[in-house]
Amino acid sequence: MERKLFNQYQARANVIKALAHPTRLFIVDELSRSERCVCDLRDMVGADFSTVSKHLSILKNAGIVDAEKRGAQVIYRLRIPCVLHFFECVSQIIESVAKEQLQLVEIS
Amino acid sequence: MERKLFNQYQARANVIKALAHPTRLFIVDELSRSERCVCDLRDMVGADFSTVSKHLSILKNAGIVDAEKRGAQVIYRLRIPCVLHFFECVSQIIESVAKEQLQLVEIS
DNA sequence: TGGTTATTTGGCTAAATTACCAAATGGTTA
DNA sequence: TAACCATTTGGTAATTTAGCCAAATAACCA
Repeated sequence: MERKLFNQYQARANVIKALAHPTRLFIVDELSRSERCVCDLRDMVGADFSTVSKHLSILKNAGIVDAEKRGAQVIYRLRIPCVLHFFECVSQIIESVAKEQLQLVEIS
Repeated sequence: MERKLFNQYQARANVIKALAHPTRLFIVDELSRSERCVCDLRDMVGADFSTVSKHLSILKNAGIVDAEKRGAQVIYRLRIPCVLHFFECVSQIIESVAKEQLQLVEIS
């Protein structure tokens, strides 16, 4: 792999890595419904404030979400909605694996 | 987050995690062009055989690629092509971040 | 059978990730 | 200004991941 080419894959991997965590996927899913303050997300996720805040900053650094300060609160929103297509494909993969394993069980 | 819900996000995260590495993204991209033996991929990636093999098994376990033994070689192929839509969205995010940073520079 | 090639697996270490707590920051309100 | 929210940041321990080497496996050929 050439260096330049590698950097492109590295950049992509960084974005994808930001999505590669169940809590962050939940947050993205939730933000696709409506914008939210950290406190709301913290309640929904049920983890420490600092933990949720760090997850959000990972998503923000990757360019997936945006933050806006409103009074004492910070409101997060999805920046680019195409991320959701992602999930369709991922679900497709998960289902197809499940189907295949079912067939293997039937055969045996 | 409820437990059941969480598991769904966990399952998704596992698939996405499998894609969250530059070498594995390269491999997926390459396999989208044509199926390949491990040896070809090893040459292209330029890493140890064992390293490439492990990356491939991660992709296989996630249900992203399939392997077929042909003689002494093992041929890998993309299992579900929708993964490629992924990249479009990821590129879109990367570009939009770059654009935004450019604007910030112009303003300052 | 013995040798060679292709691939996987196990073991190891270094680096990255995660989650919590505690402390710092910033805005609001009494 | 002091007390109080909401949020971020720094530090730390536990866990996971990545990549290499060496060894094991599997298929092929002489």
